[in-house]
Amino acid sequence: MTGARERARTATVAEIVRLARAQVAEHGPAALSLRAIARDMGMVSSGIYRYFPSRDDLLTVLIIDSYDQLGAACELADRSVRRRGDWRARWRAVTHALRAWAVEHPSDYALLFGTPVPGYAAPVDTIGPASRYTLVLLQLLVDLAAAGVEHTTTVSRAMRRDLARLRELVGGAVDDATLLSGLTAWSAVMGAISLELFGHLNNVVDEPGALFDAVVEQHGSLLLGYRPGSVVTPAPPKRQVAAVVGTVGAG
Amino acid sequence: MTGARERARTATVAEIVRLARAQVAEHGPAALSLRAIARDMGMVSSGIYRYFPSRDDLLTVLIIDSYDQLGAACELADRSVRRRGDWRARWRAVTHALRAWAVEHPSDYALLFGTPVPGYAAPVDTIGPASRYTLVLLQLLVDLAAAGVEHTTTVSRAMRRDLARLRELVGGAVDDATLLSGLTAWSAVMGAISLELFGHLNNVVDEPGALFDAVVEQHGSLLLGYRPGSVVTPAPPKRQVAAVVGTVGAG
DNA sequence: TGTACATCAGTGAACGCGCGTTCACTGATGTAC
DNA sequence: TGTACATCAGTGAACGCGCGTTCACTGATGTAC
Repeated sequence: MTGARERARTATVAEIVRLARAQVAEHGPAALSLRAIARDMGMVSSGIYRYFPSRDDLLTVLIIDSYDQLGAACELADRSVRRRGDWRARWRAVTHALRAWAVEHPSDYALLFGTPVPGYAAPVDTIGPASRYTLVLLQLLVDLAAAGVEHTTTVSRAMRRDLARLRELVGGAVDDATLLSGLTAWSAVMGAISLELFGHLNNVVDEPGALFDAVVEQHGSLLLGYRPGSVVTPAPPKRQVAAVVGTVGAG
Repeated sequence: MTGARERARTATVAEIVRLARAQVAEHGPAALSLRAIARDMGMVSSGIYRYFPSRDDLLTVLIIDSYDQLGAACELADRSVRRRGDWRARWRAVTHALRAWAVEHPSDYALLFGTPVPGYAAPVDTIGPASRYTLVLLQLLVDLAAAGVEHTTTVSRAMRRDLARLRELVGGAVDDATLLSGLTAWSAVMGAISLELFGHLNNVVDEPGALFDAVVEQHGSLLLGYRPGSVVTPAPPKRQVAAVVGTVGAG
């Protein structure tokens, strides 16, 4: 049973986190200041230490919190696709949820995926929440593999061990080529978001959403692979990105 | 003619930049401190102001300098491929130079491609150097298009205007699909590097170089497109990443 | 229901440290005649 | 070649500000009997 004191405490902690988040948004994670938060709360600076033992602990809470938000958004997006076998729809839903969260919370995205805060070492507690959104993507790969979608991506020897570890993580039934396609798709998606949010599309691409769509569609097509026996045509199906490969080394 | 005074000045400026770079490497760009640099140089803090009018100016110099280093590395890598028509070799050379520079100068990479420094607005002087490495990639696209390599990537209406501006930038002779393939390849490459350097492959991928190779090969194949009339086969050529697309929406 | 005690939120002062930037200055190095 | 003057690198003190963290404290809220 929660007494009044306990409820007050929870509310204060939430308020501290809220203000901390606002501060990170305005001045960046490196400038997160306990004193400033105390000031905003009309509290004396040492008062914060009743709730957080140090600045880094607050930072950790922010990081875990953000990863959880992101993870929840991705899980929800995947779950909300009714036709579970519509891989393209699921891939689109998850990646767009990822970008939407990033665009809505740019500073939180920067906290998670930007330059690591100098002098701060993420504790183990962050690993679980950090992997949440990636598990959604991994599960998609597992489901793809289970449905018999094949990938012909060549897997280098150097990657085998890493891919084997990943396979073990998700429980087994997914081949190397599928996993590797997933990793490269992940890189592309994160790259597109980071370029956008960190300002590298300024004066280059006015419609970052459209570029993101292109990346998603392209890798969606790569992820869909082919079903054995199906005909592969070089002509793109309408309204789909078609990536076609064949002749090599036009030297 | 350069007098002794002028030479001394140049040397001092260089030393300041060197120490600033080391400091950014150790404590991150946000923590760049003129006082600390002065201390390192055995100079009183106000002395720095004989050389740089403010902290932000020093930051700007660091950024421009880094972009120039990166640009030079990419240009050199491209130029050093003798067979100019070997697109795959050029693509590999440039992207690997990009990653190599990033891995060798992780903090400089973070300065350019990580979280923007809060409160710092990059002045126009940075635009030129910033575009240097991208021009290498754009030129590759132009050369590809000139050689008749075609891309079938579907281009959404929303991207047309951006792509037209890009085309104008490089002088005209490159189609939308080729440009878009280039942009998505760029996203993927930057994504792979950022994920690696910002710690998101820790405990996931032990061989980030191998993952990077996979990304490069995959997008290399996409960029190579096909020559009209050539046969597109679903079977991967040996030692190449093959990305095959066709059937869609396996619902 | 009332009292005695324990818990805990928040205070206020302090420690020791950092920062960017300004300003009047000294003294050495260069330049013009 | 020598002197007078201008330039400029570097000094030292100061302004006004920030930070994380510790510590002994007050006073209100809860708990046990």
